[in-house]
Amino acid sequence: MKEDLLEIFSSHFEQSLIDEILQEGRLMEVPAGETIMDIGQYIRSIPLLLSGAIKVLREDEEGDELLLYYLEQGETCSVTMACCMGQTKSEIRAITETDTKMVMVPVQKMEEWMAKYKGWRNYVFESYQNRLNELLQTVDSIAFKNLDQRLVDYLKKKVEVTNDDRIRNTHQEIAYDLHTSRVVVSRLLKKLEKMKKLVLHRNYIHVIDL
Amino acid sequence: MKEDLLEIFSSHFEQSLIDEILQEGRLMEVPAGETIMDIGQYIRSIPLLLSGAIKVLREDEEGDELLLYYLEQGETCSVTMACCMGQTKSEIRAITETDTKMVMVPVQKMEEWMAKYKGWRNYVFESYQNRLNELLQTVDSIAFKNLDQRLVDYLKKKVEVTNDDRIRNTHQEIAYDLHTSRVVVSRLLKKLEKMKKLVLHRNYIHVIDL
DNA sequence: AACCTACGGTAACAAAGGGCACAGACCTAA
DNA sequence: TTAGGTCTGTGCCCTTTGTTACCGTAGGTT
Repeated sequence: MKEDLLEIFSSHFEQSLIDEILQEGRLMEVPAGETIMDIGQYIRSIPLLLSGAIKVLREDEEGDELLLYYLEQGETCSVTMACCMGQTKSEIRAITETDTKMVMVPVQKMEEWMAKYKGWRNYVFESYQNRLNELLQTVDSIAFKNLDQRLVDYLKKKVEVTNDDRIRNTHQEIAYDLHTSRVVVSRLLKKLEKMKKLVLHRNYIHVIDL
Repeated sequence: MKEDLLEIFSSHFEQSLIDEILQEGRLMEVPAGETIMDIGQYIRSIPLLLSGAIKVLREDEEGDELLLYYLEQGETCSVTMACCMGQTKSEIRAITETDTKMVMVPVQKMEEWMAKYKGWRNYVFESYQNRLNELLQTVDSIAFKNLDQRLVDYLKKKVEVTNDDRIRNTHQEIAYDLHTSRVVVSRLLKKLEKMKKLVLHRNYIHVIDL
């Protein structure tokens, strides 16, 4: 944990801040596919991602889902922070996309550090900024693009995040993330296969060149 | 300006902070319909909204628009802040929806106050939080709702923001905000009129009960 | 009055995407 | 090996939304 923290954050955080994180933070290692945060849940600590990737998604009353964005190394979830600070319930669900290592920091500490450390303040701001921009991208994507493009973007991002050109998902799972139906995903994937951009297999997709 | 500031912010801001705002801020009064911030523009100061409403929208490369949310009294634009802090170009366009009074605060001051005033820090955080939540609402709306519902929501919000049950917009303007076509808006509005939820006129819509 | 333009109504058609149904392939466990 | 479940492919049809085209009308201008 110490090495990870140092490697990722030492350029942004004061040494004493890193010491505090080491002291106050709780290391968590979570395998892929676990829900680490759910809608309606109260949150008492926020995660700093040391390795792996977390997928953040939104769900409406009927249970329809939509992938919002991924969190990667060195990032944290601003929506979660917003919930913490506002003492409100989580608005989102977070699921580990890969095996993940993170430090959980209690909310009180994070408020304390806001006043105390410039590095922390900047980090928190940058996070908000990044999240806002990611959300804007998401809005663009669903507002301005058609499903073909969204699917391609999705697959690209997935390859990048998992660092694996074999996407180990069923069509149904992809459909959930994009908020569409399995049939539609199968159809579009077949089209992409015909265009030689990927090869379809049972339970995984081999991405060639998107 | 002083009275407005006191009335809106005195419960959240330290007195000395209000004094600084009075000293450093520049009062702006803008009539409805003006673009006060555009995509690609660099931003050197951020607005604190004293009265009126500002509509914030997104545009893609082809010029397609989409309304993101409104800013109202006491609010500020976090996306703008994000741009300021990150020294990047604006990602959004902001247009006054009604006649508007605001105080423009230079970016350097706002950074300075972050360290100095707890009230300011909290305010900035709450703003980010509110903006994130508004954006999530927007995502919900375009991802999970059909146009009928989105149009109704849009009209409701418009009535609320302008405080006027006569919506003075052409169908084309509404179409831009919702990122659809004029014909479609006319169709749906006619449907709502048949359901006695509103009455259509040339250049304005009289909302009865949505 | 004659004209022009902006706005709104409507029909007809097109395209995107979703839903249903069913078949075949694969996988596992009994 | 057989049975049952899961995953994918595909045809058909429906709904929603977008597009094109055309018309009537209100309002302003000359």
